[in-house]
Amino acid sequence: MIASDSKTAQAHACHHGRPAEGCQDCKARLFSVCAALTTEELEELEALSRQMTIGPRQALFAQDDEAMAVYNVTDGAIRLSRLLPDGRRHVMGFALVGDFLGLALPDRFTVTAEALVPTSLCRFERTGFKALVAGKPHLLQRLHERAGYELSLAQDQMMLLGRRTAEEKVARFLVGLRERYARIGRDSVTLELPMGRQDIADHLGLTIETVSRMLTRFDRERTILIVPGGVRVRDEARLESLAAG
Amino acid sequence: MIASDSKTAQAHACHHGRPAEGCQDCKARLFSVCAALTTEELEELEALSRQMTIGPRQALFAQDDEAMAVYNVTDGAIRLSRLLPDGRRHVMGFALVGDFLGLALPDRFTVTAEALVPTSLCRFERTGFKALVAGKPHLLQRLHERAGYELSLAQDQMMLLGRRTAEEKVARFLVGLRERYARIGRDSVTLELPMGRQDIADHLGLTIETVSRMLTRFDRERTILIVPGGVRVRDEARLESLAAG
DNA sequence: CGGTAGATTGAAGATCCTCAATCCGTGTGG
DNA sequence: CCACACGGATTGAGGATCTTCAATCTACCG
Repeated sequence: MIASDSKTAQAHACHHGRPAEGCQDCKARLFSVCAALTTEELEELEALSRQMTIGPRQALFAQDDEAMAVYNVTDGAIRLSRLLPDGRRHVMGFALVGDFLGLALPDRFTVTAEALVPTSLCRFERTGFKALVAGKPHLLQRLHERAGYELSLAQDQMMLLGRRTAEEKVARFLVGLRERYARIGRDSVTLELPMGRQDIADHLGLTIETVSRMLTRFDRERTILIVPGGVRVRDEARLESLAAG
Repeated sequence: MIASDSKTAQAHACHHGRPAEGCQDCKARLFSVCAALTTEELEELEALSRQMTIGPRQALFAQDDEAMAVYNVTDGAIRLSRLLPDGRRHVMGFALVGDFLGLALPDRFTVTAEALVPTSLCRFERTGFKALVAGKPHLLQRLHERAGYELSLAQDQMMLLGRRTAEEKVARFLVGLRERYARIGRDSVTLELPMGRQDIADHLGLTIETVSRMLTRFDRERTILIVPGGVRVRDEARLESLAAG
């Protein structure tokens, strides 16, 4: 399923040196953990960072890889997935602008991260980042808070996977994406879906056919409109009631 | 489903003052975040702690409650659950000796915590604990690491919920419990099940009937033996192969 | 001994999955 | 420019798994 060119991306796509515009103008500035930093601290962080870009289907890192760096997504979309020994896959989530990868500063990554579209990231070499954090308790505090939020999101997802019907799952997925897009200032009416149906299925614990059927059902009932590359929300209230709580 | 006496437990069960034996002899000492502390730090922490005990079906705190304290389980078992607006429940997990509740130091709890059996805890008033942590970066670091581990466990659980069959779910639940019991030095052959079948079902995204059927199947196939209050593992290898990866 | 809560068992049914065919959009080559 | 191939998405039919509903069993406790 994973394309042959999806080896872990090396720094070849990386512009060594500061990004042209720096953190101040970063698209992710306001949504990421960076938002908690003072201008001064931001400069320290910036000194550590390297901009990089990877193409669709390229892997940023793989499950069980030694974590050499942590990342902040500044543009694009990343799929976070896990593989079961027997080949079954589960998509843990999708990282968008402002999302931090390797938040928990683990020794090894617990998921595989692959770009769905051309994606820009801010890369922090792990040891340097850890050193910086060690000297800035309130940055660590911020990371920890964020981890707590992630944990709560993970709980939402468990609830979704364990106790919801296919219809609710797909509706909730769309509502959730709509909310995220709204927060990062993207069009939240015509939702771009950078991931494929199989990715959505693997995220929701469904099959591709069921996802497809639910989407066509929503489309037929005029709740959404399926458009190339995404969906347009036609009846937000109805979609939210389908998502049920 | 929740008993009427399951209001949030107040400090009435709490022995105000230091525990008789102190942290040094604490049953959870070696398994909890406390393991990372020096004797000196442990004393500081101890000064902040209050021992308390709650009975079965008593709630320690409820979802969306303001988090006034964090807890370390020193004995017993706690059920962590979430309720959907329509009444569906999901059990996020079970806390045993050494497990920390409120790890992420959230403002409000994201789950409801209820004792399954008489349970002892070490209670830390939240503001005091936060202040202590703020002055001890490596304790915060330790908490953060632990949060990362929790996140990884949550991912395991998502995989379980989304991509596994009923048989695998129940088998994996037993294997996981066995491993946890082994780590905290409890009998890992005859597994005590302090939670009811409904709790297990709500944890695995199944119905009580399916859980019951799987257990009886394992029993008939001589993989386990159902005993009052728990199960005895008869064929560990087989159970692990049923849990599949 | 009867009452209750939890657990088990059975039968019937719904949801979702599997398998297979078809469709659609895009890119390629004749 | 059209034919074709390809990958992804959709649709349909049939089937498996798990749920639902209901009855029964068991253990515990007054």
